[in-house]
Amino acid sequence: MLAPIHRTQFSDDGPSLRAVPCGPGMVDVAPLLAPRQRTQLATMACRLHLPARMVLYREASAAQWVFIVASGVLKAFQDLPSGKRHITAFLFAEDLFGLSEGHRYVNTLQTVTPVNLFKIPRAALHDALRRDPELEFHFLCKLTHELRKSQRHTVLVSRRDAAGRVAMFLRMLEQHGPQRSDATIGFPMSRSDAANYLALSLETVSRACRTLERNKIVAFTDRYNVRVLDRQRFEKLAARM
Amino acid sequence: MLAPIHRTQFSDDGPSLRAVPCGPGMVDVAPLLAPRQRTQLATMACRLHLPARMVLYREASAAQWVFIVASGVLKAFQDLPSGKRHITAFLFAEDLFGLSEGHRYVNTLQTVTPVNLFKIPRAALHDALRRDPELEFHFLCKLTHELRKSQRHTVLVSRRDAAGRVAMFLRMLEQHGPQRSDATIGFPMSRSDAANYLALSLETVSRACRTLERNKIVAFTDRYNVRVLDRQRFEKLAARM
DNA sequence: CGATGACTTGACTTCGCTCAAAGACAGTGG
DNA sequence: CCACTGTCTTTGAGCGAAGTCAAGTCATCG
Repeated sequence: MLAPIHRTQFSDDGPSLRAVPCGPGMVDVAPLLAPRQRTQLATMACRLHLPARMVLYREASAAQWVFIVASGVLKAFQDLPSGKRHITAFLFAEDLFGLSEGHRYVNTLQTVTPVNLFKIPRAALHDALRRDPELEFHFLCKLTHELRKSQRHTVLVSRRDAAGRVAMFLRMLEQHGPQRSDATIGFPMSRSDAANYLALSLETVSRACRTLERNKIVAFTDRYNVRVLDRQRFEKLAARM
Repeated sequence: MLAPIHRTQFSDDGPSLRAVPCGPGMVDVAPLLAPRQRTQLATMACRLHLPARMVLYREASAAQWVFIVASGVLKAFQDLPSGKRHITAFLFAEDLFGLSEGHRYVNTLQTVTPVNLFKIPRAALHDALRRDPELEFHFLCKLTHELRKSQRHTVLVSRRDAAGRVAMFLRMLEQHGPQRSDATIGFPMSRSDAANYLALSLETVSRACRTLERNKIVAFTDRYNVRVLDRQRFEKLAARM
């Protein structure tokens, strides 16, 4: 049962990037790359399968590769001097990561679930981009998309109400995670990870989840799966307040 | 006295972009574009001088142009349903803005001080990027840089202590604003604008400024200029906590 | 079956928000 | 030149929500 699902997520056609395309009236995310660009990237890429909880690279280490997610979930984080851990982003299928600053990674990267990745040598990618401006433009679109996501993250963290932050987070998971047939939302990370992303204590995340349940807005079937019960109130709460 | 300063900021050589270059060991920001690329952009660009407090464009309006700041300060913001105003970013010399999603702007843009801008038609820029992958790569670097800045903004807003947020903000102004001969930091925006960027109430921003003064970490010469008195404690407070 | 790690729940503290009022400053017109 | 006015800023008092500390529960795995 797992195998076919696995195959559809880990496409054999090579890496893919997902973002809002840069055309007029485009609103929804879509795969950006043309088949031949995916094939081209595939020739440079090395495939990687990693188990959960594995550190891919650490902050400030030499940045030799750029990665594209085929399937699974990862987290990018920094440990701050105070001991707090700030999670910059969760990464899902068709996301890009490993962009460096001065050829050093800026975050530590760790898998949350088992993942399939494409690993592309930085230098080879640079050459390919220099030769193919259309491909480079797709990367430009992807980066713009990431910038928007980061800005939404800032808005999320700016909210004062914990329940609202969690609702926004659940909606994010709903959009970025794989579609489910049973209309549940996958919540693959720990409460602690969620807390570090939401800039809340894990106790507050836990309380907020219980509050959403008590108000009949969502129901947790188990720790890792949620179902939206009251879509209207859910969207209202998750709307940028 | 103003004229020569004005000239150095509003270079006649055409638009310039400032970011951490994408080379090994590069740490500091620097101008990215080669002279001929600046000249090329200049041929497409239209120069704009605007007074303070002017709205350049509104969220969701048709995105016809991309802009590069020559001098001055602007703010990019969104008004949220709750009535709160979220300032996404302040823009300084050599910054890029106006990147659209589906050919619609995602923020409202307003000048804070008088500004000089380069206005570039979106379509013309797109063509130029398609013809010049090196130029496009500079835009890629700039976008990566903007992504890092946005992520630092998220870290800033995640802090719980108001004084620390304000200290981080002052350090940001010190780095992005023009160098001063007298070692003061320019604070060109209102307390209210700062509050909307920092996700604090303007009262709390005011109190935090007073706290920093009371602790002899900084001194406000007037509302729009600060001097760092105790660099060590300032940096410690501004360090990502 | 016991141990470990993750999550939940409760009591108390802290810090920023809200409401309210007073103070500083620039521009205007007499 | 100065009083007037509106805007921005500072300061104070009280409240509420999230953090912290501390038990207690649950699930998984050896």
